[in-house]
Amino acid sequence: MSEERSLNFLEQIVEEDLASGKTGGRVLTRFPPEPNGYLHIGHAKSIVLNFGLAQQYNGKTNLRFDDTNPVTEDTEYVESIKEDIRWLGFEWEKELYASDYFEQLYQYAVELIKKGLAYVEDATAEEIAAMKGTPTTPGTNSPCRSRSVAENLDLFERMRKGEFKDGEKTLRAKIDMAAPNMHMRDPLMYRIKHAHHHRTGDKWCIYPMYDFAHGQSDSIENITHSICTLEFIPHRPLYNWFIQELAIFPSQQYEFARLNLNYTVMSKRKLKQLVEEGFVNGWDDPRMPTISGLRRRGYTAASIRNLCERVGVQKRDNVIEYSLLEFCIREELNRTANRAMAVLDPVKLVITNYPEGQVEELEAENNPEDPNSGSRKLPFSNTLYIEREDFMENPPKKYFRLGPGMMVRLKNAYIIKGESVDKDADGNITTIYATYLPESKSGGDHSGLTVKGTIHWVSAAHAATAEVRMYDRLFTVENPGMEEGDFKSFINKESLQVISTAYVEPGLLQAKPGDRFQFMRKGYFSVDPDTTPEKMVFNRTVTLKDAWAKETAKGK
RNA sequence: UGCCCAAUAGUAUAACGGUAGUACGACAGACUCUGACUCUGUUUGUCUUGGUUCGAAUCCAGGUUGGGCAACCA
Repeated sequence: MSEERSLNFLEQIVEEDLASGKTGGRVLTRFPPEPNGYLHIGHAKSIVLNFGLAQQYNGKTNLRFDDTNPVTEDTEYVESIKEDIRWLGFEWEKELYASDYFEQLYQYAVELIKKGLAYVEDATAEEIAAMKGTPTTPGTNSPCRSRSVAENLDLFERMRKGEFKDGEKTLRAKIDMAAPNMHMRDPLMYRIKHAHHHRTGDKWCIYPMYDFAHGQSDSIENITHSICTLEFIPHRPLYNWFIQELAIFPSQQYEFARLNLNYTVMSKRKLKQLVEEGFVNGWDDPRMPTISGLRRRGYTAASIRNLCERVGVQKRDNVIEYSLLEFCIREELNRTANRAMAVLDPVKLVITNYPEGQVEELEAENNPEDPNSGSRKLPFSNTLYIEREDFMENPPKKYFRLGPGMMVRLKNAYIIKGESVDKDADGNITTIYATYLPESKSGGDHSGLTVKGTIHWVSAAHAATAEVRMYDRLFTVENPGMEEGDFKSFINKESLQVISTAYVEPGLLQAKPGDRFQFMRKGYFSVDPDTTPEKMVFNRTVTLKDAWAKETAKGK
């Protein structure tokens, strides 16, 4: 291991803190999702960062659900989030909930009221907004700002007891209505919501706002480094203000730029729309940028971690190219996925000089990149399926496949020569006839011939059938979230193409959901959980790079 | 119009006052029983104007550009 890698800015901060003894030699981070949706690849970056940073410096990471808004949150999400984190390969120190601290937070609020730093507000949301001013004009003080401590204490207690309706009262911090930072203009600490909470049930009808819950939760847990995304930078002074006025453990907030990926959307709101309006088949649809979607698509946890490490950490906004994600999974699967032959768009090929009824078992390497992967036997006969695009009657220059009089190698088998074709009434080829060279058998070729092309095939009588789902990017534009108009109008209508009957080599029948293969010359595929004993279903994770496709595209 | 954050090849990231490097992508070639993989090569960059300094991507000041902030969301 040559450790010349330079430190990112968070690693530098941690190392400085460790060196100065600021955190007592301790590193404790936290990953704080709100359980109101499924995790996506943007969260993966945060997870890799928080857990990775702690691991690197002998620290720990808490999983804390930021469940301060009962109306949006649900246990379903809690479970999926835990599953996704574990799948990514991380284990948390403690599983905690902001709702665990509701009583403590309430006491903190009482403390601030007693210090004259918080007051109960009577105004409506609209009135509060109006008093808030604008970024360029100062706000105005609320009449409630001068309420006595005793009255505030009484009112706040009655808020808790449920004497008021939703929206009737709020608790605000008394800071500065003229502050240049809008977050410091007497921000809300508590609001009334007579709603059922997924963990505390109906015990509470007042709930703390993010700003009043997050920093204190960090502090209660003695979090040393509270790492969040850039949009929380303006919240930091408030984060620090509460901690300082409460005189509690000084957790420190640091911010990094979230991960963005092109050709997709990352906001929970938009992802939710895609699911709820039926543009995709659920949160784990293989086209979704969710962890569960990528998993189902066939991405490995290692490839996602790898992406997160490759993109680095900085404070500038960024958009990662999808091709980098694809590179990460191809790189891994090239090393680890066994090869298989699958014909996705089949056309029949008959070898006229191969004995009818004869079957040979041919040896095939499982993975040329992995010497330990072994080999398997493939049945070969005179009637095969090959890929329709691998035969052309009038091939262009540099077409290294089959055509009349053209020779090509059948992978792991023989060299064949195209002879003639049958066509249907519409002129479509129904059968290709070819002859083979018996002396060109793979492994013992003494034909003396070399051919430019090698194609894959399956024996018609032995092939298994499978459904293959071909996925492409979900959107047609690089940044659907930023385009004018509804982002859903940029959905790629061809992002899913189902091949109901593909022919695959018979051994694939043993594959189990989650197994991954390289279908030679076609891409990497994984077995979908929809697979049943009657019907196999494969998802295309990613294509192979295809220089020929590029070549033909240039000609057009 | 206030406050805050940022600015290095197409993208992402490094260089921490001393040779602008790496990866992905693109392009060209070699190899190939996968037009894959691998290998080789090419291409493209410090937002701008000043200042400090022997020396600035780096420090300072102004400008420009992009992003964020005015939810009883997180």
